[in-house]
Amino acid sequence: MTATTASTASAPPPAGAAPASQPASAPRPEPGALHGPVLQWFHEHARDLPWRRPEAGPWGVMVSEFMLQQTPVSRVLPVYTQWLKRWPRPADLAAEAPGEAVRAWGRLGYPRRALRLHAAATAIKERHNGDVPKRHAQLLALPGIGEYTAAAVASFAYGQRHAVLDTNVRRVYARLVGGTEFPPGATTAVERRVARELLPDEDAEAARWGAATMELGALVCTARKPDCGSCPVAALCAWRLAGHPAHAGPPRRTQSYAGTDRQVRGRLLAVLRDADGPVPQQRLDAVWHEPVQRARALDSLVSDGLVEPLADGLYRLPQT
DNA sequence: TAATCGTGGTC
DNA sequence: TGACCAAGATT
Repeated sequence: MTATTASTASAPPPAGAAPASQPASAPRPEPGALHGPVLQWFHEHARDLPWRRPEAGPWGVMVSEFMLQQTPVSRVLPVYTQWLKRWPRPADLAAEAPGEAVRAWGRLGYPRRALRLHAAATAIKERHNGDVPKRHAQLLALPGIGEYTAAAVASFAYGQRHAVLDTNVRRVYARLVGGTEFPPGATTAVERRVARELLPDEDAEAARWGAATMELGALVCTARKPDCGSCPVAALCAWRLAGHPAHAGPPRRTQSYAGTDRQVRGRLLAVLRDADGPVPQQRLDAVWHEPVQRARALDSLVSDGLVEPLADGLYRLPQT
């Protein structure tokens, strides 16, 4: 509520300029002191994203959550729009071959998500009368839905009270409450407890809180260049109060890509996506020079159900 | 638990 | 320029 855009908030120092160490126990902000400023900030700065509009419905929310798993909003937007136009209900997607989902997925990456979304739509049609289920446990039982996505759909689509703990929220809490720049590699029990404790009591407000903290992490409390001057809770932030200490502990491992099986898989699948029908092995062989790795990548795609082998050395996207 | 799974933008 | 990062799930 109060405008906390204090000009005293300074940009974090470059990594390496570690300040003096401080006691590990900075006073934890009271939940009530955080809710107002963050929710007000969200009210003023939330992006107008299609899956946040009422007309998106639970299916729209669910599709967006699948696509946004590890993929930036800017790249999801056009695919999301086409997807919902083509398959406005789960049953519409379930009625098509899984390969069509893989094709429409385009270059969003991690194409197994497309397969799982198709499988989830099929399960929704068969087990839930074609409606995206409301209960967290039912959502969690669907293919491709884990702890985060189940909470996100239950919260954003149905207004329920669930702790939504994605990479944005984890980073916000690590800084705001934990006083450290980044959260641990894997989600911990302590993080879940903090998330539960900070969750507002009322359903609707809790749902807005989840979206607001995610948005804060996406727009202000970013990984590379946090804009503390624009943060509604900078005055309460343990990390800022400690002088923006640099990341301690082991370096976060970065994933390689060039030369890996993933790159080969990506190239193979791109050929099949862009082809109308079955493709001869020869065309797949052209995407990678090394035959052993090439064969391994193709085998793994078949094993994943992303590619269907036919007779005579032909391959295609899965029809069944 | 840690490794695996795509792709493209940013600094 | 290449390392880092992006609304995770699965095994």
